Amino acid sequence: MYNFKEIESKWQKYWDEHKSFKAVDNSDKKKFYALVEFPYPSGVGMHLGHIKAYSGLEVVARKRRMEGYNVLFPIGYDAFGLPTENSAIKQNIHPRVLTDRNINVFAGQLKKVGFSFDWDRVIDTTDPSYYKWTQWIFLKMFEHGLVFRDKTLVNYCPSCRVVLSNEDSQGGKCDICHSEIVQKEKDVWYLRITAYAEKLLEGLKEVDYLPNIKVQQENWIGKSEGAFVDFKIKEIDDNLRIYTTRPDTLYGVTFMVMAPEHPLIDKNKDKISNMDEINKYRELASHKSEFERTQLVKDKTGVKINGLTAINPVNNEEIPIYISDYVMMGYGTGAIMAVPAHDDRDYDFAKKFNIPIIEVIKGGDISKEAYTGDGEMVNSGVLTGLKNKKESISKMIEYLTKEGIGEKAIQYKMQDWAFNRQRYWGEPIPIIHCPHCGDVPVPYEELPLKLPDVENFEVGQDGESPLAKIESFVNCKCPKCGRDAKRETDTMPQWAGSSWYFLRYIDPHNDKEFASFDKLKYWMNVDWYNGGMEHVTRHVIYSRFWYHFLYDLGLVPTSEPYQKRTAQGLILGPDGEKMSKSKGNVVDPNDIVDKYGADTLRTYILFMGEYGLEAPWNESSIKGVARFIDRVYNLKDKVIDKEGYSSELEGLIHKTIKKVSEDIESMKYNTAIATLMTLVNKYSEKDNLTKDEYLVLLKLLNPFAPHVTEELNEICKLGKPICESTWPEYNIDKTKEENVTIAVSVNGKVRATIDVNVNDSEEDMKKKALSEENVIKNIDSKEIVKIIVVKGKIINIVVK
RNA sequence: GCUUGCGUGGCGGAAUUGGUAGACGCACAGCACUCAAAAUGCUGCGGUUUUGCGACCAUGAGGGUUCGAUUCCCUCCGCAAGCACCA
Repeated sequence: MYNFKEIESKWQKYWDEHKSFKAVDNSDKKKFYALVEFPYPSGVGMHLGHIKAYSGLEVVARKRRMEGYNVLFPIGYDAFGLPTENSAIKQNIHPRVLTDRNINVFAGQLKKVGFSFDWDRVIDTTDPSYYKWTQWIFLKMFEHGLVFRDKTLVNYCPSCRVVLSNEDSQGGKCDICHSEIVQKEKDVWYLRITAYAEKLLEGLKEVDYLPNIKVQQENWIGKSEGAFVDFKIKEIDDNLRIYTTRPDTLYGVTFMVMAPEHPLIDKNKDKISNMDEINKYRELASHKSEFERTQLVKDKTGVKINGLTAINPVNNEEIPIYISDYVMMGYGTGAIMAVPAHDDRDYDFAKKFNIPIIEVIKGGDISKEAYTGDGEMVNSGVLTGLKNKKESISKMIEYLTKEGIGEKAIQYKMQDWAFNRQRYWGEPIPIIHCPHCGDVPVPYEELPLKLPDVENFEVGQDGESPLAKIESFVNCKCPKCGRDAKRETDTMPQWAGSSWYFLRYIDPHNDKEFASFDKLKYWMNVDWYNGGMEHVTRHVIYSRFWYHFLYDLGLVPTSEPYQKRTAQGLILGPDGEKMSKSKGNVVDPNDIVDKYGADTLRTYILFMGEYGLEAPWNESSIKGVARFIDRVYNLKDKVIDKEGYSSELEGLIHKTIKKVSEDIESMKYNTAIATLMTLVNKYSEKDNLTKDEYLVLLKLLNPFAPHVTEELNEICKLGKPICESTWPEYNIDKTKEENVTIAVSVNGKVRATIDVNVNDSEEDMKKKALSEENVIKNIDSKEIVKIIVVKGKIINIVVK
């Protein structure tokens, strides 16, 4: 095996010294901005997932440079957050010290793998010169009414003692420690991301994301169109407003349901005769675990509110009102009209509580189950006889609007972003609480509002932020009135710094703005962004939101940040399971680099399988790639002092250039490498190779295995370093073979193959096909109905 | 339950504007080199059957469209990811 250790460190040094991958501002060249998700510098160092995520775009970035682009391929560290803080507490060192230490480990590892990042643009979200601008954008949002405070039920992790956003508690589990989330009433800072729901949805139309990424974001935003309808309540002078997507079924309403926390209940408790029962149910509902709430879907629970009766606005029928936990306070108005005949959940509820079921759409059997399909409207006043759902809905909305009892409405599942965390290691929220002026923003010129240096950064037992204990930090003067005031002591969530980092790469040392508009204009959009599927409904949504906001302020030049977004599949352990410490199936990339070299590791990771799918690690398969690179290395002895391509290799070489070039663009790295293997197999059969034949192989392989290809290029004196050279070109005419072997089939079954020339006439080919012995045998005495000729592919003889 | 994928040899995986299924790699077997092993090189490698040519079967299951289906359509089964009582 060749000496990869020496070769790899030699070329890494060369690239470093020559700043080979420096992105140039204000260049005349076409730009290409390739972005990978910057790592969270955890204590355990990089894992194989990082290498796979970065290798994908690394190959594209290296190819683009050779194609003449000015490439920005940056890296940095997303370093604020709970894991570092928890680990710092455990090891009893300061998170700052730990973060610096971890960043060093990561930088060393990234360089050892030979990624072509621009190391002059490294950013660290925990650096005050960086988070100054995170705070600045936050204040801009505050200024524009996108930041608000509310005391509501929120997702709370009792183990981390911290409030979490919806995005951070998907599946009812804490994103950090995976323990069960509980609902707790808390005072929370929100970012009004819902104000951008429509823009985030619309923006998806103009970008090139993988289809599943788009779909997942659309589902997360969860737009639905329907109507608000106001139901009068008989006993009081008030309306119960509900949201429905099916106003066409209004005549089928037989009861109403409110969420247990609905404010109307407490407001009218003196009118309600069974408050005790209701309070008991509310108490019970609030203690239900996530498991119970999702598993017992069929078994509906609830309590009828005695003393309040709703009036159906379309027919003045009196309708009972219930509370039940299958209605959520956080969506719509927290109350629904129930149409058991045409909604599964309402049906289950009605059956359990013996409530009448009135059919208003024909087509099902409502004695057995709810009918949710289309059909003719019955028992429905003005709608009766209509057959088209859309028409019925719009006619009803028209009616509601005219009568002043309802209106068209749009709702989103996405909720506002709970933005404060009761922890130390995050950006301080730059707000001052003044007893006279309320919440006052820290003046822009006082940014960055630095994290105070503290001894003890553990969370208080009651869940208050560690910063609350630092009196010198907490006590301050109100910037507005100058009187005594107190600082907000919560910090921003982990996702804050990453919501705009791709903009900072463009102008990382600017101390006047987060980035200059001129530079943004040259570099934006990000042409290609690759990362994990797990960030699709978190980071990618959040950062699009921040970017849309900045666009509305005129501070960034385009409406969407990422032109293209792709995702890599997981690398599983050798046992086919997700890698995890507890399973003991974790493969450390360092060990692989030491054993086989970075070139082999990078190439193998991209050879494993389809890039977007998960694939298990296989220690013996990597040997195949090591062997391949070794064979490429040994070919150097066959190179003779001659130029051009030999005639027997020319076609194959042009085809290989075409295939590898196209496969890289569509992330089909595995077949690109397989094609190169085929070329190497052919080269191995030959006694000698021309310089050009060898060079084209080295260039095509270079994005995957940059070190060894540079070395071989130098050893064989083939020209300037490959990273400063150009990408090979192919001639389309030379990729087309003159003579091809095509199949001859009889009734679709292949019976023979014949060699034909592209210039042969159809008649000649038919004649040739019909003279094949095995073809004749299979036609036998049957009648030839027709003969289908597909040029260059197949001849099919149809017999009867 | 809903959404989105996926299902091909012993294994990872190729092949889709429908056109020779199994590229490339791993594992395995045989041969060469070697005192021997490793490394390397060469050959073979879906199943059944045949001395051989070949024949038949085979891309989760069953149907359909077609001269021809891994590819398109319908039904079903299984696996994975995400969402989850969203009215």
